[in-house]
Amino acid sequence: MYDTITVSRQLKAAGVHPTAQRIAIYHYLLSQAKHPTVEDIKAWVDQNFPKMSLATVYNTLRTFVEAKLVKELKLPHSSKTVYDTNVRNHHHFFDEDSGELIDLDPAVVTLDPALKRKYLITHIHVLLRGTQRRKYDDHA
Amino acid sequence: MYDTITVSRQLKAAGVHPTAQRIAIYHYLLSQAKHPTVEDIKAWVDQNFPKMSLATVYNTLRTFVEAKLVKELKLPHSSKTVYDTNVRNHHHFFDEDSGELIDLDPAVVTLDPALKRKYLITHIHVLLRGTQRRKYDDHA
DNA sequence: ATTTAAAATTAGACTGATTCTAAATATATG
DNA sequence: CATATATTTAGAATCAGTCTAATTTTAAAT
Repeated sequence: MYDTITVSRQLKAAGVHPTAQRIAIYHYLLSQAKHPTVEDIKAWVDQNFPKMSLATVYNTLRTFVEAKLVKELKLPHSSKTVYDTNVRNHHHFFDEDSGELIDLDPAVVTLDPALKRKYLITHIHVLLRGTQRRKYDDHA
Repeated sequence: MYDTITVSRQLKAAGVHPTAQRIAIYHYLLSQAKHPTVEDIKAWVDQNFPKMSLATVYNTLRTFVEAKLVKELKLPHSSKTVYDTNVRNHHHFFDEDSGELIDLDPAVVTLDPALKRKYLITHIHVLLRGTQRRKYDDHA
């Protein structure tokens, strides 16, 4: 689904020179990673790329963020920044059991219209935390 | 309004031994500070307390958080943790002009009821960012 | 193809916020 | 008062992330 040529083309389309390092990282982000930290990315890279500096991982992610290929998420559930290939507007749910981060549609949150009269809102950050319900859970 | 005796009593009521350092910091938090960082607190302390270690500021804040006297806020608008004496449930608006953080009533945010069927939500973090409208601003 | 310029990568030093350590001091209890 | 316990302290250590300056790669122009 994501061969090198395709990934390379997507990088070019975003104005990012497709170097071997960038192709590798973007390929990983698109195909395997779900909200990885730099640590996660570096660990994958160390297993799947001849040799890459940690600085390159950081540089590459910054480049991707600037090119709007990924979103950088600094969420209060962790001290580590995570990256998201879902660049559309959305929110997150942090599953306290699994540690997993789940994307939520922005429509699940509604703001009081009175707020818009008082504030000009440019960003809405929402993180919900909790656990996922199993079937037949009581949800009073 | 917040004399030493009162502050001291409040600390005791929360199960926190009222040492001079703790009284000073809690007094500052209650009376002058609005969403201060550790840096802000240390700066005030350096002006208003004979001598206090930075470690004590951190220790004291941890103690207060554990005693639920203050909330610790790690918001994505800054790399610095801020502290809030408003321990009720609430959200925040970050004013990008002034850098000010404004408390919002939790009622300004409504979650889709379908979410509650899928998730058991224990925490709701909301940070809005933008600017404050002046009177007569168009708010289409 | 070769030179030259620009961009990307690199290792390792550095920073800033926070935590840890272990000693010193203060407080509470028997 | 003696002694245990809690608190404070200075400074070292940690951790995520950034910066620096040198090297390597890539692109552009002869």
